[in-house]
Amino acid sequence: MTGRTDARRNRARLVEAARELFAEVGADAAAMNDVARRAGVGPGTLWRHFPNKEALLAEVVGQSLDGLAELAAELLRTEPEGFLRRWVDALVAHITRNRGLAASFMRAAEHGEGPLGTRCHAVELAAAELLARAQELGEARADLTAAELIRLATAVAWTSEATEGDPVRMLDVLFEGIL
Amino acid sequence: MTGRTDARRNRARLVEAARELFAEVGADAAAMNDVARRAGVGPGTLWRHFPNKEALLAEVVGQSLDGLAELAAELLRTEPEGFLRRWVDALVAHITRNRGLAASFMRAAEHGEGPLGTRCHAVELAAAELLARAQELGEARADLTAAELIRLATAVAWTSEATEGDPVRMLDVLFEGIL
DNA sequence: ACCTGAACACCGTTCAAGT
DNA sequence: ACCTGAACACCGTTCAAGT
Repeated sequence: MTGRTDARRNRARLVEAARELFAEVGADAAAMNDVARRAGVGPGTLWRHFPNKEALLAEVVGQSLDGLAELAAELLRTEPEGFLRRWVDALVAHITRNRGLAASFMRAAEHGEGPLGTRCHAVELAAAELLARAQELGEARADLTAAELIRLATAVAWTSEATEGDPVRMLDVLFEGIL
Repeated sequence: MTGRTDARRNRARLVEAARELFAEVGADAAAMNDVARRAGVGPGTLWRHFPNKEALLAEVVGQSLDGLAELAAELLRTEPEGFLRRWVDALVAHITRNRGLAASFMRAAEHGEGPLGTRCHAVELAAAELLARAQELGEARADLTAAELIRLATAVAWTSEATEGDPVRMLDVLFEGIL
């Protein structure tokens, strides 16, 4: 948090450039050097700020990923039923928004490592709370795990990367099994 | 089918080398040049025989993919119930066997193009037959499509690429919804 | 006809040189 | 401290030269 203005400005520029490029061509297809060029810095600067692509991705999707945890708390308060489906819809929508995120998210959620890993952990905790409540109400099968729920939701999100179709139908089928 | 011995031998060597390398490091991580080197030929020879990686992949997984169609017919004859789940298990097992196949399979099954595409079409026809019979028996929800079934099965198979866990639980949850 | 392998373009990643 | 950008390794892909 030292090196004043230019470092901070470069970092912000990099995240912004990454967000744009990821949105345009997908997180997997985006070249790191292109991110740097778009941000107007050298490749070295990019690597200094973010040691790998996942770190950059984590920064780009970070806030909205945190938003999922907040959404869970809110749904528990306001939505007496159907909150689990609502939340999974939101999760899938979020993953789908960044093409190429599904694979990284799955890896991070599974191993829990890396900068995305810690964010995923928060998401999983939120899922666990929702799931527990849903199971109390009989709205979800009792043997389902939060990790499994996220795995399945991520898989469905991945589906629509190749499919171009909306994942609603997939989720319908999935939830008939979950409840 | 002209150019005699060496061409045929090279082709066979390439497929064999690809099968080995795909099994070792995954179809996505395997470098085309490495396949050529392992086969003892130049890169150009590889590209002459297979215009892209998908063509090579199609050749490697071809027979077992065709085997799925045969299995469907056999299950319809011998297995009075539970044949749909049996077949989907086999499909998932097959995709899981080659790490990196899931993504290619999904693309091919969706768009129907390329050398994998035609194989996938045969698989989908087999799935449609099984599904129709299962729906008659009330073992599958009536609004489910063969394409959707394959999409879901492929998604589950993809799950276990990152997870290292077996996909049985995922399929259990899925089928509770399907039936 | 078919094969070879050098060559090009591209991308991830590093690092010596600058300020 | 931080940035720059040349440089290296690697991989997909092509193609002129060979047989």
